Amino acid sequence: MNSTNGGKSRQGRGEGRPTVADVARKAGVSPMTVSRVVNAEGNVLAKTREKVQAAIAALGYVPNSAARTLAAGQGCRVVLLHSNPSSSYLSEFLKGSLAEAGPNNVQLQVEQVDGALRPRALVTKLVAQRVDGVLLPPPLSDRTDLLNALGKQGIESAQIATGKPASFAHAVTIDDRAGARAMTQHLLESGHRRIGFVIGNVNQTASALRREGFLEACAEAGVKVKPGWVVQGDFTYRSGLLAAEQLLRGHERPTAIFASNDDMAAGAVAVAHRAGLDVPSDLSICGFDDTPLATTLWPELTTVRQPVAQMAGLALSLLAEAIRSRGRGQPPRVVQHQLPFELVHRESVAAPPAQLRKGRWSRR
Amino acid sequence: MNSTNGGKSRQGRGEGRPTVADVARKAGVSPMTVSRVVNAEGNVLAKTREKVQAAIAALGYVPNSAARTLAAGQGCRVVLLHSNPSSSYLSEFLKGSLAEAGPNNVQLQVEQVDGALRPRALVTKLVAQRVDGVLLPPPLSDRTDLLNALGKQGIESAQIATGKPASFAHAVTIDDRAGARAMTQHLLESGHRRIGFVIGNVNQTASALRREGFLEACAEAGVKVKPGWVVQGDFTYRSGLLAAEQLLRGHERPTAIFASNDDMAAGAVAVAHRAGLDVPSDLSICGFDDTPLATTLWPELTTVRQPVAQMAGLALSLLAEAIRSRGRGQPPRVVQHQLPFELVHRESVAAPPAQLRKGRWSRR
DNA sequence: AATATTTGTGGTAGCGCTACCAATATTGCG
DNA sequence: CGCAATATTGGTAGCGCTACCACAAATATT
Repeated sequence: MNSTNGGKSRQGRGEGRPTVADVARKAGVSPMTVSRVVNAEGNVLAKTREKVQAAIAALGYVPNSAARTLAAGQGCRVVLLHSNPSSSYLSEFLKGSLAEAGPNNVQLQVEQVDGALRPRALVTKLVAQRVDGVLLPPPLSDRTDLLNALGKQGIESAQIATGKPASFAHAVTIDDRAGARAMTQHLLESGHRRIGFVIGNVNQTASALRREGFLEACAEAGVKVKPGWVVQGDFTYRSGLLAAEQLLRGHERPTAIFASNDDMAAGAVAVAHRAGLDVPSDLSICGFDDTPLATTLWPELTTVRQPVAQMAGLALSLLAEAIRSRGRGQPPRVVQHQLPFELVHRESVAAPPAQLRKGRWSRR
Repeated sequence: MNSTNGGKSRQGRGEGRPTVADVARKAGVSPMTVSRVVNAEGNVLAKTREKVQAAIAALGYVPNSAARTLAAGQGCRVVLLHSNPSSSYLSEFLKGSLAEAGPNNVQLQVEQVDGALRPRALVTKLVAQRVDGVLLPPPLSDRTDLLNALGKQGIESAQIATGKPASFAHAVTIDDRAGARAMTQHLLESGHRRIGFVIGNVNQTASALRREGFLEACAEAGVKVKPGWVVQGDFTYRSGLLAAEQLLRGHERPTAIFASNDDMAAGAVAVAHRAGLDVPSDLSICGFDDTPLATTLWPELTTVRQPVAQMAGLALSLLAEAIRSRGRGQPPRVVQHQLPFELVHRESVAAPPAQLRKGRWSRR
């Protein structure tokens, strides 16, 4: 009668997976020691650790996360608030945060904010649900009213991909300005001198940064940007369509279009094709974000890769840590992190058309 | 000294959220009764229930899911296995399953299968991780080898959107054949008599069903389908591009193209525009699935809506229930569910061009 | 009327794990 | 060499909740 569960086994539950007690018995140590090994705490003799690890492997022990969360009293609830970002962005974001949710003992909840956002009402609801933290992907990451309301109610928040982090919120970003600059330099190096730029949504702070990066790179290279070559979009496919039409209508047509995101770049590609222009031999087009759309399209888009999943995961663990440290009564510590972007060279950018290039090159 | 936690409050955790005990005291009942009310079990007097609910509301009580899972011994682990379905599909799918994960006490884990799928190795890994169930969105839902391996190891699985459910697996589908038929009828009613069809990936069983639905509807209406009007695609944008080019190349051009999914329909739209054809006045195009792409595009796609999130949620709860009932030693019960699709009328379908229509109509 | 059955409720004992402290083994220091 | 400091381990007591059983009250059955 020395069975694990006191000979009862309660009500089945599979065939009773092994518990710390089983591992402890097999390894000849106490349950506490097993716990210490599992949690990689210090102060365990190497030999002991090995014994325990062997027992874990032999039994196929997997910690019960519910019990762990309960005992450690460190469970926390965070909600991912989103207002309809592009679906590809969302799926990456979800993957990234889910991957971190388990290990960090956070219970992740996804909530879509439809229509008009009413920060007060929303925050009241979150408080009632005893939410500890909120993950804010763009465009919500730029809603200072929401952020403020959250802060006032003592809910931790993390802004993702904002251009202007709030002082009291955690933030994970990339350097949008540098990204746009790098892409612009690539275009410049490919020989383009007439580059059209499609600005993103005015309400998203990252848009301004991307535009600045573009303008800076042009200025540094001594390349003039005609006023008509910078047009306003709003991050949607259709706005990219409209913007590209406007860009191609002028008599001094750009040889390249740099759209502030992939959706708009896709719109530009459609316009180019409709106008009988080949991409990239007649017109180079590039985007930003590297969403799956970039590789769906034909030709595949040269773009700036934003590590969305990684950003989401990082934001979640930042949040989890902050919530826990607050629980321990420690002073709040805001972490703002910037991750590296990556220029992804694909098929939509090439040198400008020959006759134009010749014109340029002959000047040398 | 009559504090909740025996005056200790352990280590902070916010400011100690209320527990069943608190609610019980406030309502003047036992903790058990509170539990019964929270879990909506029967056998509680209406008056008692109200008292308890009032106490819950007053205290802002929220059950601790970790404790609940632990005590009920009904936690289960399911992994969502995906091999790169379209990202919009995945995000919907994730949303749907996440929404059900909480209430069903399932710990959801997302895993991407890259490259070649090795069912044996994969299943071995899942067994080692003590995974109870697997959620299989397309195209994995059609991998019978995987399904069989899973079944042999006693892991429950749920196939989503497959055309041919395995006898031992749970399945959530829509009626692909009926969906395709309904869409085709809509095209027919709009006056089209020459309809091109783009088949989906040959490895996905739903593809065949959609094609059958299309052919049936045409046959019923006595409309002939020329061999050249049915072309093979593989559910990708590029294949839609190619298929549409082929369809429009022939001398007897279809007046409408029905693609087996939205991505391919998007490719067809691109080709139409490149060919100077207006959609829908020169050419009607429709898709299937109603992914976000359908509304990103211009014109917005008329398509067949598949309730992806709902399907995913249902599949997850089916899985959870099966896992639990198996834990209780009950005989396995396989549930296969079919959800309704919906025809979504948007902007990409109209009557065929006038001159053709006239030709048709004059024959009467 | 006496017994069986059904309801509604409360008490108790854990679920599997970890925080905390006590108990050792080991080392360093004067 | 004795005592303090340190490293390593074990024991105990819950975390918040629910399964299970026991009981009381209400209803049904013979």
